[in-house]
Amino acid sequence: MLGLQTGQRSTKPQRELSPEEQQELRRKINSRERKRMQDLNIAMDALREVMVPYASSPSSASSQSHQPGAPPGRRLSKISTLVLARNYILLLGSSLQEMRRLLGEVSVGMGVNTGPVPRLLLAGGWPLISGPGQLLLTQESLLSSASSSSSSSSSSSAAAKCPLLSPGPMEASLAPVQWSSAGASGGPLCPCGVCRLPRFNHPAPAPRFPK
DNA sequence: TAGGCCATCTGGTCCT
DNA sequence: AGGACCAGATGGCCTA
Repeated sequence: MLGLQTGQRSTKPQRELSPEEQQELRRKINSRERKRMQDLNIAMDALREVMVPYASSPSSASSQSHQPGAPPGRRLSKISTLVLARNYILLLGSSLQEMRRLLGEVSVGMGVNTGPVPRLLLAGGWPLISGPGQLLLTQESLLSSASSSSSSSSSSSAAAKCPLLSPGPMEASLAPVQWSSAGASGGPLCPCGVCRLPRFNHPAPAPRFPK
């Protein structure tokens, strides 16, 4: 496995441990980390279950692609699950905004004071949802609808096709990642392989661990 | 066989 | 001090 990398050394003064103690400690730490990752995977599976069309199929299909438009039959990868979930959240946000807007129009048209959003909006009847946890969305429709909902007034740039691109005002505030079409036209695709868009730039994270 | 995805190990840092 | 969190490295499995 990995030893200490060159130039690295523990900053903690270590109490002398016998090899057995070190081994036991290492086992303990590894076990905790395994458990942590397993919990993370459980949460990821719960998220996958929401993406019904892709969550339950075995990996037996032979010609499945990892791309968003690929037919179902394969478990969503982690990155795909996260991107889809994000898009779905954005879509719900847009739907909510649109419904509020329509409600406002109806209220004005009827000369009724506009009150809080009716419970109707929260009690079901949501578009795209047929029951608890049951989405009627396909991965492709999610991606495309999120894109269209967020870019109804955007340009026809290639970026507009990306679910993570051209976010509207609301979505922009939710978009931690930024994309660029840097490079030649039809340049490098996003390395995530999910959105099929030009390269995206991870915002430089604040150096949490100055080294 | 190359590439994608994943689990696991490991060391460092932060938090309680 | 111990646990949680994070990121890098590694190796296995699977698919195109």
